[in-house]
Amino acid sequence: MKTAVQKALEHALAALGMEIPAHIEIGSPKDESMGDLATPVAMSLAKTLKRKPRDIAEDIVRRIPKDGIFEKIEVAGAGFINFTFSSAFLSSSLKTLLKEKAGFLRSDIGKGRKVQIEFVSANPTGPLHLGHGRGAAVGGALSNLLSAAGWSVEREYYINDAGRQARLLGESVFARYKELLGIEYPFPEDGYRGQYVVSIAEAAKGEAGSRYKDAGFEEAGDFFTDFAVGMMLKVIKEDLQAFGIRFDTWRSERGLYENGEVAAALDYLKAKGHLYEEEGALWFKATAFGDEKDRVVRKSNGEHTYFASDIAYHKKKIDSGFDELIDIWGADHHGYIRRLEAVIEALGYDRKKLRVFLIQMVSLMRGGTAVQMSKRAGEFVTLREVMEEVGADITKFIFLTRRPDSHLEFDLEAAKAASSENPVYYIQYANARIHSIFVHAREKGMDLAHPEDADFSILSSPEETRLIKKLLSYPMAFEAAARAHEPHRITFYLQELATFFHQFYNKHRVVTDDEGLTLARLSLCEAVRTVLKDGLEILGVTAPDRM
RNA sequence: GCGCCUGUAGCUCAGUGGAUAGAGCAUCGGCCUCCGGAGCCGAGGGUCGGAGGUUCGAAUCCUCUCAGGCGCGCCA
Repeated sequence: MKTAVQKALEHALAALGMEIPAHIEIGSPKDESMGDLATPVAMSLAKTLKRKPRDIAEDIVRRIPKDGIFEKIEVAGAGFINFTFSSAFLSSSLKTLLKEKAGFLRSDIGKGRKVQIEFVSANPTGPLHLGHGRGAAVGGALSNLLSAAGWSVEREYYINDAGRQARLLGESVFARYKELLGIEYPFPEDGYRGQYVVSIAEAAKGEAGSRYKDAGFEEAGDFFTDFAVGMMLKVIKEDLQAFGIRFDTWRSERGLYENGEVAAALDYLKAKGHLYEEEGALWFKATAFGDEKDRVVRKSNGEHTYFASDIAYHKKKIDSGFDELIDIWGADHHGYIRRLEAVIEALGYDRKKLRVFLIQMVSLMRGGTAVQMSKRAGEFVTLREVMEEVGADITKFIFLTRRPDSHLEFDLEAAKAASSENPVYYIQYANARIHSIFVHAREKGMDLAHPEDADFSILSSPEETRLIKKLLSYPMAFEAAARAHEPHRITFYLQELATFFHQFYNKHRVVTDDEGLTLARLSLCEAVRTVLKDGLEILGVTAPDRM
């Protein structure tokens, strides 16, 4: 649709001898009675041409070729040009949609560019909580969206299995293990206190028996840390699978140390003169690249900071040939962006290669009151619990109907209680309804072998025309969402499409004695189903035939 | 104190610098002889936090300001 208008405008502008702007604004008019698509291009040209916008618009309209695509082209308001498509154009476009499916719906704007999207990456020191779920839903949908739009996408989970936090989990488990054996052992001060730590300890006891009964943590640390991290990782993977999110690669932080990549990256920076030693620690000159202060990469006790492995990690990503890197982080990490950009520049790369998307906090409510969570006491509501209580589809959809950078209030009661009027059901219901229409049609002996052969010109009611136009605008919505890297736009499109479908359904019977009309309407339903499924698939939400 | 995010209908939230700012929920009133009523139709509800500015045009961009959240460690 948009392409047709774009071409017409370019043709007219060229005929007028005007320069064609790099970007021609094309959008929906204020009111659908005004037309299907509109452009304010005459208004933006008015200034440079020093002419009245309406006059320019009239000139443009006069030069648009009359080839049957448009039923009406009008100049309106201060100088808008409104286009209304002809029914012949709508019919033939709908046929193309039905015949080509994804080929019509999606466009290759990514052009095979390699992008890596790193998301969730929660420390394997506890189960995933709801905030991780938001990151998972957004990261998963963004991956699907870019992949559908022609990017070559790799989904990566970075495992922080090195460093103090992993050891701390190991020691927490060790303490619980001793407790199970009836031995006094001081629980680490900042240790992990959740019930899951006890479960891991029980499993560790099952494996090691009383082998570490008399051992200290120096001796038993490796076993307990490895065991605990391994088990946590398994739980995290199961949770993500249940949530319907998959990853292509799982990158271990510890692996970066073992392969010498951290040392190599630091040596590289040192050779470039971006590191210096002070008070026994090794510092990165972040201030030379726009950060507020210099950052420690190796502490005076010889341990590396998390930042050190992150340097190696991002160097590795860029070196493996990605055109674009996307990191999806919790908003509480925003202070970290500057130093990472600084180091990317220090390594000699373009800092624009990295885009960090921040996912804002999720506050969990139950019936209007905040659910208290204390990480310290190990009390927090996990993603698994929420999934079991309200379901994976609803949970994902709630995350995907908001911009990721807005704070989110997740009310468990509202998510459940409103379930029958939940937007995700509204969309899924449209799909299920279409399924049962087809079941009914088949019982009546009608089947739809070639939907693209139907005669759509007989579908001329306002409800049908609106529905067809909405279907044909999917590529526009899809492309805009992909360009902006904003999967949540798809959810709003799908809600509107479902609305138009329900309106159509309530007004018109699909299966009737009129065979031609039945075939045309069945074909229209088939097109709606195709688009609904495509959109839901991108969101990672299921499209059941029955609910 | 400095930095990032947010502020739009009673509530939860949409809104590529464009025409009279939208949706769902909630409230009120209608619609099932017939393909799924998890649906449809209608009504009410707004100083887009506030003040300036930029321009043909601002919820959107800039400055200031108020409010909430988060972050400013040789933590991750």
